[in-house]
Amino acid sequence: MRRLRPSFFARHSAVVAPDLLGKVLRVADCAGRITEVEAYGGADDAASHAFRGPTPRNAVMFGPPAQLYVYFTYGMHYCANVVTGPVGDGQAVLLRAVDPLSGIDVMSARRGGRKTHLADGPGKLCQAFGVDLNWNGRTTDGLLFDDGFVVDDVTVSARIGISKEVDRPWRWEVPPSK
DNA sequence: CAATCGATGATCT
DNA sequence: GATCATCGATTGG
Repeated sequence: MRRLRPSFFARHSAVVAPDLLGKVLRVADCAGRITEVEAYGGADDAASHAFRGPTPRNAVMFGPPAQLYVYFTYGMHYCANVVTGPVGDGQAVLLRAVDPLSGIDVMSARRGGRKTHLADGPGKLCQAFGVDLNWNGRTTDGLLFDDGFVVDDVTVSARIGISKEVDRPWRWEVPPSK
């Protein structure tokens, strides 16, 4: 149950992302083991929100690492990222999926009573953990931990749902528990 | 199982 | 006015 320190996030997003697999996201009573992440770069990554420079929405990406970058998309979903790399770069890691560990009843209630597929997608993850725009810019200190889960069978592939840089292999996942 | 498609609104051009 | 770092229902194999 070791808290991830800010220095963990000071590295490049493509290094931090795979290192987050198996780590634990804990928000109040809810916790889950991270199973899928994607890395996003700054000015060198056309698929990143940071590609065209700072705007009101993506401002947090250009701030210090280890902060949450939460945005609203498709008119109905939130997505949660952790800012990484040097200040001003705009790098972040998108938290795409976790395996629920505790607080499952709360997650289920937030997810409309579903008992499966509670957090196996970036929008579902935010809904299950109650993450919305109020979380944008908050620190991740006290939210991310190393609980000693062994990471095995990591799969690397292209990022999902984007139309640029579609071949960049910046998505990492481990099998869900099932 | 995979492919398709509508919902729904902020954001940026 | 177009574009989304998505989800869930539906359709078809």
